[in-house]
Amino acid sequence: MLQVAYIRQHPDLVKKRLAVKQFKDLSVVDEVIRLDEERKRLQLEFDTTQSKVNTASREIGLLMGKGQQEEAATRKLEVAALKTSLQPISEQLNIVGQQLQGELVKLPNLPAQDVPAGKLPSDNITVREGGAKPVLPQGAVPHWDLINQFGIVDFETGARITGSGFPLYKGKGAKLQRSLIQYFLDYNTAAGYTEYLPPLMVNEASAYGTGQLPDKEGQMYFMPADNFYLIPTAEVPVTNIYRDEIVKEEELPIKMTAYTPCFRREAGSFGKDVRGLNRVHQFDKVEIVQIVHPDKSYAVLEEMVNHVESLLQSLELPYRILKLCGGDMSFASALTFDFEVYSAAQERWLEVSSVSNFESFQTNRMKIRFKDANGKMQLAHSLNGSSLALPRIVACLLENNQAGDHIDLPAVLHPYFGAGSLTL
RNA sequence: GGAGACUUGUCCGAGUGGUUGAAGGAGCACGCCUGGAAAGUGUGUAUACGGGAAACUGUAUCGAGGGUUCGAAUCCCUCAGUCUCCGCCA
Repeated sequence: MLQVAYIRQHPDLVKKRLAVKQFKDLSVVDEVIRLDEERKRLQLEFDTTQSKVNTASREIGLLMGKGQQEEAATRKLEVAALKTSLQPISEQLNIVGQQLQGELVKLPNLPAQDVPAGKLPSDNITVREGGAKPVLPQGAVPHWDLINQFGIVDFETGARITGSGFPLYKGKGAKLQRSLIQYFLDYNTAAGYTEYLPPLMVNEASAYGTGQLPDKEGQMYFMPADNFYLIPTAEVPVTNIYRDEIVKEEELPIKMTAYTPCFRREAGSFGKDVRGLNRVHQFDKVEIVQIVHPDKSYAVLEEMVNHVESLLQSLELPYRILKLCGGDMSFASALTFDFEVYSAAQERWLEVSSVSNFESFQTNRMKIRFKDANGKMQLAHSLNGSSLALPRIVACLLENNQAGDHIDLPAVLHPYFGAGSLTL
C-alpha cells in the first residue's frame, strides 16, 4: 500500500508512475487526497470535542470528590450534550476512513525509475542470457511424453484423487522433487538464509499483508469453514512472520527461505500453455524472502538476482533474465526480474522465478518497521524471489537432457538424487 | 471435545472505576565515575493520526470488537490467542 503522506506530497509524480504501470483510473489519486483532507478535518473536530469531554469528566470526578453533587450533575448534562454532538462526527470519521482505505488499496505499487514502459510481455527487456540451448537427439519429445515413458508423474491418477492440475509424482519422479527441494534449500541456507517451514494456510490478515487480498482472492483456494486461504506461494506466510513487528536496525537484513507446496486456482487457461507440468494447481517451490533497510533494497535485489542466476547455472539450464515492463509487473512490485529457462523440446521459454523489490508496499500494510539511527520509525523494504519453482525446472531438465533410455542430471543433483541419471 | 487460568510498553511485571500512557525492574541511549572496562550513579527511552514556525500540544491505543458509566487497563458481552488439567489422537 502506498503511503498517504507520499501521495499528498507528490500527486503528479504518483500519477506519472502509475501510468507506467498501466494503471488507468488516476482519479483514485485525487479521491485519496480529497478523502484524506476530509479525514483530517473530521479528526480535528472529533479531537477537540473529545478533549472537552475528557476535561469535563476529570472535573466531575474532582467535584464529586469534594461532595459537590449538584454541580457535578450540571456538568454531566453538559458532557451528555457534547457526546450527542460527537456521535455523527465519529460516524462520519469512520465512514471516511473506510472510504480512504478502500481507495488506497486500489492503487498498485509505483514502478521504480528504470522500469520499462510497455503493456505486454513482449515489452519486457532481456537483461542477459546464459547457458547454451542443447541439441536434442533424434526423436526428442516434450516432457509430458517423457513423464509417461519414465512413469514419474501420473496426471490421470492425480485428477482422479483431486482434479486436473494436481500431479501425482511417483518413484524417481517423487525422489527428483525431494532432491531438488533439498538442494535448493541447502543452496539458500549456505548463502545465509534461515530456513522456515511455515503453515500452508493463512488467515485474511496475512493474505492482505502481502497483497493477495483484497484484489486477487479468486486466485487462491479458500476454506470458508475456517476462513483460511491455501497459500499461493511461501511469500505469504514467510513475509508475514514479521507482520506488526518493530525490528532492530542491526537485525537487518532478515533473510528467510522456505519450501512449500503452492496452490493456485489459475482459472481460464488452456491449450499447450497448460500441458504437462507447464501450469498446475499444486506445485512445489522454494522461496527466498528478505526484509531490508530501505537504502539497501536495490542492492539486495541485485544480490538476489545473482543468487538465483547462479543456482540456474548450477543446474546447467539455458536461461534468460527479463526486466519486466510496467504492464507485466505484479500489483505490489516496484521492480521485477523474471527468470525463464528454455524448454528445448517445446521450444519455448518457461518462467521459473520472479524476483521483486516491493519497497515499502507490503511492509506498509504489515507494519514491519525499524528504528533508524536518528531514532525515527521507518518502514523496512521487503523482497522475494523463487529459488526455484520446481515443475518447469523438471520439465526442462527432462526435455533438455533426454538421451533415449535415460535422462542425464546435472552434477549438483547427483548426491541428492543418488544417481547421475534418471533411468527407466 | 470438557474444565479452569491468563493476554499490559522492546522484555519482565504491578495495577479492580477518576491527572494511569500506565508503578517497579531489565534492556537500550546519553552523561558522570574509570587509565580503560565492569560495577555504581544521573537523565532519558511507546506508537498512530492531528494542531503548531518551534517550544509544545490534542486524540486514540493495556489481545480484537462491542456495551455500561460523566469517567474503563480496571465492570459486562462477543470473538481470537496462550497456558494448565482431563478426554481423544499421528
